[in-house]
Amino acid sequence: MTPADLSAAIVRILAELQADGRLGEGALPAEVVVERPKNRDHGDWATNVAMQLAGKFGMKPRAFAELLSTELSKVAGVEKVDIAGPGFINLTLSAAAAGELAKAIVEAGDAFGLGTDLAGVKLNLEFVSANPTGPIHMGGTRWAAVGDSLARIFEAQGADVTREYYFNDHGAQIDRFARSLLARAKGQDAPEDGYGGAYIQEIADRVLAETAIDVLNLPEAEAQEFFRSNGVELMFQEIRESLHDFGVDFDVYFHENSLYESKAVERAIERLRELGHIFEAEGAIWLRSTTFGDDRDRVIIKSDGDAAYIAGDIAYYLDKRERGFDQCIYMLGADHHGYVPRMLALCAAFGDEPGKNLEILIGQMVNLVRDGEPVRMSKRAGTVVTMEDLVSVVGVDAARYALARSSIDSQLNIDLEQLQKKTNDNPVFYVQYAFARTKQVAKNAASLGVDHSEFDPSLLSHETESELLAKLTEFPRVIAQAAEFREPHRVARYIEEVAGTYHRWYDQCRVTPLSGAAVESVHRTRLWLNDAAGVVLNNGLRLLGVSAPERM
RNA sequence: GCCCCUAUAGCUCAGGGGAUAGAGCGUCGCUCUCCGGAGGCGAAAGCGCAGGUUCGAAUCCUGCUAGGGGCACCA
Repeated sequence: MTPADLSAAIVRILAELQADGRLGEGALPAEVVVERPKNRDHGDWATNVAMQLAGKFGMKPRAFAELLSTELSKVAGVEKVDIAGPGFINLTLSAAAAGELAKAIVEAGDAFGLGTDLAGVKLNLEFVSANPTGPIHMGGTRWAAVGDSLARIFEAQGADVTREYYFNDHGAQIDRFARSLLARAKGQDAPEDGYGGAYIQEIADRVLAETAIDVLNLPEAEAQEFFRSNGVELMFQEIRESLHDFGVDFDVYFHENSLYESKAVERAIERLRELGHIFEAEGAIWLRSTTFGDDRDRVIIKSDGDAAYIAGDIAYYLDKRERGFDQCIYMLGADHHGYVPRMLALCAAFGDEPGKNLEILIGQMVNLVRDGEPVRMSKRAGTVVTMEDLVSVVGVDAARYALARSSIDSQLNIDLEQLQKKTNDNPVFYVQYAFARTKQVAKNAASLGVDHSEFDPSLLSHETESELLAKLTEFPRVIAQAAEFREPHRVARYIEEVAGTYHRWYDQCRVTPLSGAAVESVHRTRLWLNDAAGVVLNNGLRLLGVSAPERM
């Protein structure tokens, strides 16, 4: 008996009441809210349905609640029904009805928590997409952690997810990158508008070391092109390795340049021209994006004949749609939020539905601080902290967890000193420790002859057992909501609660008998609950891309 | 000037209309005679300001204040 079961039971009862005339005519909801009350005195579960619906049926909330509670008390597994306050209906389940879940979770194992909300949806999730002009910074690192988790959560809801990285290897910033490499290779300072940092020297050296050609004596343009193509490739490899070490592997690394080489840009513009959204003015080619809510029209092909950045976006979006993606989700940093209207406009210009076929998630900046001051610690990148810097200090698990446990709408301040000095303080260890404890308990149980041969859920009657069962029940809903709202941090916060609830239960209820005492049904039954908690912690950590070590 | 995000405990952050606003860390107490004390229990401590909507607002709306990020024929 779960809150979802109770919700369904209430919906069914309402329909029956209406059918036999005890409830007036009116639309009934498809589901009702059944929540864990904050105050345990209010029972195991509570619903506000009476307050929500009474008005629609011309009744007072408490009268509505009376009508409903009479029928609810007849439902198997429901031990007690109370009406409280303005019309809350508080439900108490029998221990047996609540406890069944422990076994169900263990038997479901890795599959516990999975849903079907996104079954059959072909979804493209683009994230990180850092320019290949340097190592991945903290912004990209946050996206790597959040994006990969979100992909896992979508998959847990049945979506067919493609993780995609848009590799901006075309345009002016690449030229600046190439000029910077060339300058450093010649022992000169980086150009005014170029890139600094020790990594430029490293890449330049590697380009020279990996070729037999006397690059530095080539004509300037040829030398720059040589550094461009080889430097970008080296940077690309390095980014891919950093991401892989971070536990993030993309299905598709899409090269912007390929859109130009394949003439996809021209085709996309032609398509928009046919749709009547292109015009020419001042020697440039424009997208009339104001038709679709943008605050100004956008230049696609500049008057000098070069493509503006949005040209690639247009072709890229069309390409994604032609590859069969129903939903294209872009994750961008706050510094790109000005892009949202034009991206949604180009989606609409193709006749698609903005917000559905194309959706943009904006994430706020992340800062590393020490004593309240921004940290600039990277030896390689000079002024910024890279993904590798962070991982080298706190490790992958702590880094991913710290970045994924907060809403992307919040700017994040991560205190490096704290994570550096005492990594035990990181919440990820609290969760991992709880999981390790479930494993240790199971191991001890096995050695003392406590096995899974018995399961009597009515024995799970301790207050902490009720709490733990209720918490574990929520997992499927947490995943569904994390997917719906695109908020992986919900999973992190949830497993922290599970860990706390588990610890409290552990403190009160022994799985193994005291020395000399006999193994009883209650021990065997509790082993199921212990293992159920382990399943949920493990599944939750997996959704975040964080390891679940059996011992720490 | 316009746009986006944020403002909750000493710190980092949850809380998406419900009952007494939570967690981790930090501070101060208590708790190892039995499954890992990296745990548990308790205490002190908080919704930026002003209106509005609602039976009910941290949550929705408006204004203000403060912080961050944006407003190119750059990418």
